[in-house]
Parts: sequence; structure tokens; C-alpha cells
Amino acid sequence: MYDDAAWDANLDEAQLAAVVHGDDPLVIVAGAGTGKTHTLTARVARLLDRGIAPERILLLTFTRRAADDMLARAATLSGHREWGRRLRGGTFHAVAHQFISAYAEPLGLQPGFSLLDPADAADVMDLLRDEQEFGTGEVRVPRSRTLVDVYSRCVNTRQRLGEVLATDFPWCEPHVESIAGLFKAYVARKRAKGQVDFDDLLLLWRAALCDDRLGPRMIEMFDHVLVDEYQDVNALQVEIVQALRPDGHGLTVVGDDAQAIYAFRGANACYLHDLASSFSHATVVALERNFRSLQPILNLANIVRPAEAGIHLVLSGQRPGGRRPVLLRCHDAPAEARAVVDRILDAHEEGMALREQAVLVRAAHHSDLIELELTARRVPYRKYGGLRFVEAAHVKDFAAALRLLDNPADELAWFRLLRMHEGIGPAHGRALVGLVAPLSGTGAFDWAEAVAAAPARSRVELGRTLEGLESARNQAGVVERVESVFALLRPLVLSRYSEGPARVEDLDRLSSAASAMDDLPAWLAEITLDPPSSTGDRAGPPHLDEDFVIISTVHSAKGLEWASVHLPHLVDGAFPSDMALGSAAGLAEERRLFYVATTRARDRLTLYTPLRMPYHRRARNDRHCIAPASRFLEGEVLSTLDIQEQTPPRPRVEAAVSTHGPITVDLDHLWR
DNA sequence: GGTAACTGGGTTTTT
DNA sequence: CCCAGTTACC
Repeated sequence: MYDDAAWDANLDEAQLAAVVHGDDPLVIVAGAGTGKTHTLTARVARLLDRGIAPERILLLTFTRRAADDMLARAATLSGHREWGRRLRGGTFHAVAHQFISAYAEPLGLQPGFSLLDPADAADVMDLLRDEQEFGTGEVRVPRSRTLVDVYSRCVNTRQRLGEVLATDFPWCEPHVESIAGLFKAYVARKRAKGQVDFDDLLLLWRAALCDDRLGPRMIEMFDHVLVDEYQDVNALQVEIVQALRPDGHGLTVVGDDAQAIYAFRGANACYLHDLASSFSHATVVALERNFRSLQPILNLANIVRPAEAGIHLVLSGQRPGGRRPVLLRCHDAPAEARAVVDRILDAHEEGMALREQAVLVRAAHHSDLIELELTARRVPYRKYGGLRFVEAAHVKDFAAALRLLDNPADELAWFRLLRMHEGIGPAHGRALVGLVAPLSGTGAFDWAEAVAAAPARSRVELGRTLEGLESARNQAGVVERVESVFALLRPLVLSRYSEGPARVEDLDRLSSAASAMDDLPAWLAEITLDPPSSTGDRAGPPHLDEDFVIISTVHSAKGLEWASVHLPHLVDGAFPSDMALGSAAGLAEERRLFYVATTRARDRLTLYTPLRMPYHRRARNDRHCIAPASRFLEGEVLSTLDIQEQTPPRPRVEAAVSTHGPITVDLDHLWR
């Protein structure tokens, strides 16, 4: 059934040119709010219309939500909704995982390999650091998190350790030798234990694509490869795209260099610039008409938009009218929090749903006071970015136990599980891992020996865990396996954590979700790569009629839009971040972040700057200083803003003159 | 002596 | 939540 050319509805000339473009390489440069998603989905729909099979189209994005969204919309536009599932797509990492799982054997991986998230990777680093007695000296030693960052940056930018340390981690340079040794051991250890980290996903995918036998088969699978947010790709991802489309045939990329905000993980907008010049037959289409925001918001955005960017775009508005964005100068941070909530509730009174309003922050903790204020005034909210559900300790415990079913050699998972027992800490844990984590994949080890090696008070509990794990492993069905692991973990979680019952409830929900899957390892990888990102939801999945304010980091807000956007904490040191103030490149990235933030707003944009900030985050004695204004709020920018002073805080209740005697409260009747 | 449990202070951004 | 420093067990 053909919905005649539904894909060309509501497209302007530039968008249409991109949609109907043939198979030569295509670069779409799309300013914020210019209908980038609409164009990309219409292009996919058009490809389907041309008769290209859905499974021969691959769409690569940076968030799974973006991928799912676009694939579903493209299929609907093409008039074949059921093709949505056949279209291939997802994040680079998720797609890599699919291929690696399919080709595990030729890649030298065991079928049940574990996927390590960055926190797991840091744990492995810690383990190795202890073993190598790295950092026993007095010199400042990089923490394991930093080491993972360094390692990841080397892999993703394909730079040598020396270079990365010199440019980005100069304080680690004295340790270059030990770090090199540590990284070597890290790679070997992961291999030996059947573990794969996020970077390995990309490395292995690239390796497979470049392999003489595998490569051609994988490349031949697709006629078209489309990449979203191309300004955020790193060197390794570029190599993957190049391997997939060596001559650029069937390649479409979309990006905006002014929205490049992932330099910290090795991304570089130059790859977007280079692409246009590297293929002589490439076409560049620029989308400059902004359909999202009212003109006064665009006036601000066009000034904020970095001018030194390689691609010059000026957003032209399609929505006249509306008011200038407001800059509210607040007394201090608590007053700012009150003002944000006041304005959210005012708009709500006027009929704007809470979920049409978002508070965007530079760092997750910048919304602390606002969250407090929302809670106190019983306004429901949901927070994206910052700490994730899956990063909560008990969820990691659960995932580790599940991982052990398929990969009994995963020492990291063992270590987590063992340390949940009373009496087993880091030292005993490490000793026991050697006994229970077999080098071979059989999973066999000497129980009695392991239990005997444990401290006396942990033996009963440990015996029960080992037994439970064994019986879980013997279960065939996913439901039974998950149930067994849940049963095994329940007492451990209850005794280990302060809010045991709440955590058990979390795991219960997780178990039901896992039980519905037929492929447990794939599900585990999925939640690791794309964690349920909301942390405000202690009460389970939202009902459709539920309404809540969105709080999000600017990074997590990319690609999204709201009727009203609130931007608090515009103070030097917060936004822009103090971590970035030192370098021009850092500051430029902050500016792009500010651009991304302002362009999320459709109708209303409110900026907040507290005039006083605590010396430290948790300052005592009310010690405040005059906050340095954000360097974003200077010069031309100010002329686009409606600058308001916060109405002074409500006066405290003052005692009226009393003509009566002292007031007494008589409670006697309560005791009778 | 060596571990485990407890306490207090600190935290950029994410696949 | 994570880490370092401290106290309290075996």
C-alpha cells in the first residue's frame, strides 16, 4: 500500500534537495531546529520508496532514542510501518555490539563475552594497579577513572599515549612508563577474561571491516549508510564509516559544527569539514531555515553561534512575534531555584504542561537546589543525565551475577558478587576470585576450597550463593535463570545496603524486564550501552497522563526541544565550566554548549544568573562572594535580552505590636 | 598485623 | 556515588 510520496510533505527546497539526492556522498549541514531529523527520515523513506530493502539501510546515531525515533518515523512515512524493525540502526556502539556478537568466533571472542562499562573498566584498572604496585610513590598518581579516560582517548583519537598525555593530561606525564605497562596489562587481561569494553566495540568492528574475509561481507550488506550528528564522531568512528563506504557511495552524513560538544571523548568537527572536501563528487546541502524557535530566540542564537566555525550558517526564522528571552538576575542560588520554580508554575497556570518545560544545566549537580525546591513544592520532575539507574551499585551487582552465568571467567563480576558477603572485603575478595574464576570456560572450580578460604562468618552465606549460582546456570529458560539470580541476590542486597527493600524492588522490576527477553546477554549489553537514563523515577514506568518537569544536562538535551527552556547557573565557573576556562578550545566548546542550550527553546527562553555564590559548594557560615557574571552574557548578547531584576524575596513575617500578654499554648486536653 | 566497617568531603559533560 | 582517612574487629 503506497501512501503516495508522503515523504515530500512539508519539505522546503533545501530539505527536498537532500531527500531526493542520489547515491553520491551527501553532506547535510543543518543548523539547530532546521528540520534535520525530518529530512533524514524523509530521505530514508524515499530510499525505501526507490525499492531499496529496509535491511540494506544502516542509520548510525549517538543515542538509541534518536535511532529508534527516526527508523520508526521513516517506516511510517514510507507507508510500510512494519519495515521499521527491518531497518538497521542504532548507536555506533550498539551496532558494533550486534556485529561483534554475530562474528564473535572469527574475532577470537567466546560467545558469552562480558561487556564492561567505564566504571567496570576502572575497576579492572584498579585491580591491575594493585597487582603492579603502581603508584606507591609520593608523586600524584592518576586515579583509575582518569586512567580509563586516558586509555579511551588514545583509542578513540588513535593517538599515541605520549601525545595524549602531553596535550590533555600533562600532570600524568611522569608516569608514562607505568601507564603504558598498565594499559598493556589491561588489554591482555580483558582478552584473557572474555571482557570487552566500550572502546573495544569500535576497535573490533573496525578490525572486522578491515579483515580480508569478513570485511567485504559486512560492507556488502548495506546499500546506504546514514550518520547523524557527524560533528561528534571521533577518529575511530570515522575509520569505521570510511571502511563501510570506501568511495562515499551511498553515504549520507548530517551535522552542525556549531553543535560539536563531545571533544572530551575525542570527537572533532574537522571530520565533518574534511568529508566535504575528501570526496570530489560530494554534495553539500545547507539547512538554514529554523522552524523551531520564535524570532527573538533566534536573534540570541545567531549571536551565540560561534563565528569561527568552518561552515558559515545564519539561521533565518519562520516564526515572527514572541518576546525577547529573559535574563533574570537573582539574589543568590537558592533565590534562583525559587525563581525557576515560580516561573514554571506560572506558565503551568497559564496552561503550559510541565513536560513542555525543561531546565537545562551544564553539570548534573547544578540542579540540586532546584530539585529540592521542586520536591518541597510537590512539583513532579524527571532528571536526565548525571548518574544513571544502571550505575547504581545494586543494579551493577545484578548485572554482574547475570554475566557470570555466561562468562564464569569474568573476575570483575566475581569480585562484585563476593564482596556483597559480610566479612568479605577487597582483600578476601581478591584472594577468592583466584579460586572461583577458572581460566577455562567450563566454570568448574573447587567449591570446598573456596568456601574454606573465606572468613568464617561469611561461609554459610557464600555457600548458598555458590549453590544458587550453579543452579541458575543449570536453568535453561531465561525466566528461570533471572528468577534464580534474583532469589540469590535478594538476601545479599537486603543485608548489604541501607535502603535494601527499595533496591530489591528495583531488581524485581529489572527481573521482569529481563524475563521478557529471549536473549539475556543481548539484553545485558543493551542496558549497559543505553542505560535507562532517568533517575527521578523511583516509581517505575511513567503513565501517559503523568506530567513532570524535565531536568537535563545540556549534553543529554541535544536534539530535543521544549516550548519553554530555563537555563540557570549562568555564572563563570558553572556555565561556562571552570574546567574549561583555562583554554581557548575549552571555552569554544562551552560556547557551543550554550548555543545548543538556547536553541532547544521553541517559544520561551529564560536565563538565570545568581549574583552571589557560595565560596564553596557547601559553604558554611553563609559565606558568599559576588558571582562573576557569565562571559556569555556580554556585549551584543545583552541587547537581545530582556534583563529583569528578581523581585526581592518575600519579607519575613514580622511581629505586630501586641497589646495582649504573653501567648500561651495549652496542651492539657491532649493528656486527658 | 591486617581487614572490614564506618565517617566525612567531593563530583563536567557520555557511548 | 566514590574516595581517603579513621576506628574497631579477627
